[in-house]
Amino acid sequence: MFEPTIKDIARLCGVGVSTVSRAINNHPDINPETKEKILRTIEEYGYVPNNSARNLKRSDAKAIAVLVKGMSNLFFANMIEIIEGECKKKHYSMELSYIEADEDEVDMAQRLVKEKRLRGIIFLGGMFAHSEEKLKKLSVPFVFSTAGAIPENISKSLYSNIGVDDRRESRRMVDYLIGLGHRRIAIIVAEAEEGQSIGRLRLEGYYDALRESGIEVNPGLVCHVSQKMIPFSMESGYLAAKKLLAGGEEFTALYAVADTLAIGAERALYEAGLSVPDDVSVSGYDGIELANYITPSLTTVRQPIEKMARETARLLFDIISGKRQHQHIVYEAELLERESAKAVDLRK
Amino acid sequence: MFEPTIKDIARLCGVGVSTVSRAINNHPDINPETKEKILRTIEEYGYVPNNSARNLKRSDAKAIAVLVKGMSNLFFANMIEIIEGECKKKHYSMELSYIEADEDEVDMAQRLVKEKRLRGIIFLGGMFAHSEEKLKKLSVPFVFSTAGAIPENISKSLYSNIGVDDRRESRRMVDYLIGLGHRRIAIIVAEAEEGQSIGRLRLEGYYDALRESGIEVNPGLVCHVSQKMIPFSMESGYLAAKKLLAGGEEFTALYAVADTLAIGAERALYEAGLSVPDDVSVSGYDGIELANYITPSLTTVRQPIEKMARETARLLFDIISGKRQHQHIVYEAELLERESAKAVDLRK
DNA sequence: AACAAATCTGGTAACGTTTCCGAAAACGTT
DNA sequence: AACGTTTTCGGAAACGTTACCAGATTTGTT
Repeated sequence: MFEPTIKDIARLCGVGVSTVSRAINNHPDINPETKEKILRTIEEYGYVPNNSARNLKRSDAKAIAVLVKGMSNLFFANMIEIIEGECKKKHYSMELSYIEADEDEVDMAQRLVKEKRLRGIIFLGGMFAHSEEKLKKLSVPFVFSTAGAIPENISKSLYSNIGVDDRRESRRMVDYLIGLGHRRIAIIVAEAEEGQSIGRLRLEGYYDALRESGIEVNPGLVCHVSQKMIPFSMESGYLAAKKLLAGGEEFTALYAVADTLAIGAERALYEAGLSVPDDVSVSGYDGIELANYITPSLTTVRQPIEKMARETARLLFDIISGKRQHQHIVYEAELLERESAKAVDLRK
Repeated sequence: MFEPTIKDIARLCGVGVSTVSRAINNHPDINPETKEKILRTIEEYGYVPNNSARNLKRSDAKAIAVLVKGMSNLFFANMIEIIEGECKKKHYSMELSYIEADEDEVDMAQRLVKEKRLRGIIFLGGMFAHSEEKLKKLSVPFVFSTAGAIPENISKSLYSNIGVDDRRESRRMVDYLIGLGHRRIAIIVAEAEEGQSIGRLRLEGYYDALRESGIEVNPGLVCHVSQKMIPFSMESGYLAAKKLLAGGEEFTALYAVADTLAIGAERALYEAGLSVPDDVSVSGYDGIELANYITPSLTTVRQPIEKMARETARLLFDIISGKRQHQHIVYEAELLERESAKAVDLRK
């Protein structure tokens, strides 16, 4: 199928190609009348500039990549949609790629940048174990969001990071549970094999809270999701809770480091004949919309997901355009007290 | 930052650029030794071919677009991830775009195709009201998935469509409810303003079932989600159920045309002091993973989402490569009998 | 040994843009 | 009226790749 090119438009209008180019790109050096005529012709013939040619000539593309580590969940899906919206506003296109567990996200980013001449990268999900050397090789700015802690020995000026303080917020939740009188608090956690993954940080927060309150950690109450499972899925939470229950350790509260895990765990509790919150208080983390609709509604920590996503995109664009430098933004999360957790029943 | 080009590699290896090109593209006319040397050099210098230049020369890109109508929900998010995986296998890149309610998806597709020289389009979500004329203008193959009914006057050979028979499957669910003894069955439905949207089809299935069973439709039991709301959100379901409850019509079963709507509705029921399934049976549609984890687990109709997504991508690739023609595939859905619906209590 | 055929290679013209450079035309200024 | 300035424009060279063509080399056949 034939597609008109800039030359066709030039010929049709009786002008040179450079003039048409000026019309398209809003260059100042052009007579408004000529411009208008050209634009009309373009409209009429349905001409659309060839992106590849533009990118080739400009030697970079108006595009960024969003690299997602970990399976799709509602949390990421929401972020992606918001980021896509911001891209559209800036007339950028967005390359989306889900990174498998065994793939190296930085290598992947590198390849994409070279191949597509992208202008920036957004990493969603747990990124943490990369050398400074490697990060430096990425020749475009990149922004982490909802990532685990990045090693201290990597210079802060090399990257941006946007999220909440997972350790602190996690601790806040456990403090809340303790405040409710709970002492035997189980935790369901999904961690990466190494590094300060997001799950690991939340677990640290749990330890912090217990330590400060002088409660000894009972290893039988710390339940790790199997490495083979999808970390933050409902199924993982379900299976983990089953395992916990089978372990026989008693607990009055169960904290899962993600809402989806908590929902899965509640199912296991239900099947075991335990009632939430009467027999066990349950709390989650993330604050997905769903947490407010299930019954009992889920006590959780809400991350300001929309704000985070929007700022992630905006910051990246600002860095690309030189308006801002790399930043490390920590948002406050919000503890949502709902029905699934209540004060411990002293008669027990 | 300097990036090596094919010329650099050629110079480094002491060969011509066309030879390097042959090495990269697995052309047969090349000495295996030369090829190996070139590939080594490429590896060593981290050369990656410039995609824009390739696309420009080839006059099309190894890329498709996925256009999503309607806000992100888990259903689409899952599909997108699967489609992305298929693209990766074929070394295609995927352009993702969420279409706003007031945007024309076909126009958008057209622009993208011209601009990026894409080879195909996948439409996710409710597409239905387009003229044949307009669809013809899309010069690349396109596949609809989880779409509403496309008008009969559009030639079937112009597009592919993959999904389930929403009307039939919806009817199946209502038949099931009737079989359980329910006669006063309320429905929560979200429809587009016009055309045979997916919500509309499911509503028709509801009418079909009632008609066949000789149950008169009670308009007071048909509750439409407000046009201003996100069609298939939990909030919409919640609000719709509130409205229904306020209407005062009695019902023993409530069928929501999406699981998310059902979950929202259950919350409203709970707040009204009604218990599921003892006071009201509830059922949904879609079969998202979540439906199995909430309590009571949700009776629903499961669409074979993974199969649908995978086939959508594969079919598109096959059409692009000429291996297959446009097809219209209808999968069977599966009725999942779970806890949220039970036989009507005859004592009432 | 001579020739044909098969294999391999390098040069070069595109692909459709943008951008630089210089020219032409229109305008002010004296 | 002659000059400098500003505005507007067209030509042409890139950007990095692929594909064609023609040549060079090797292999096979008689």
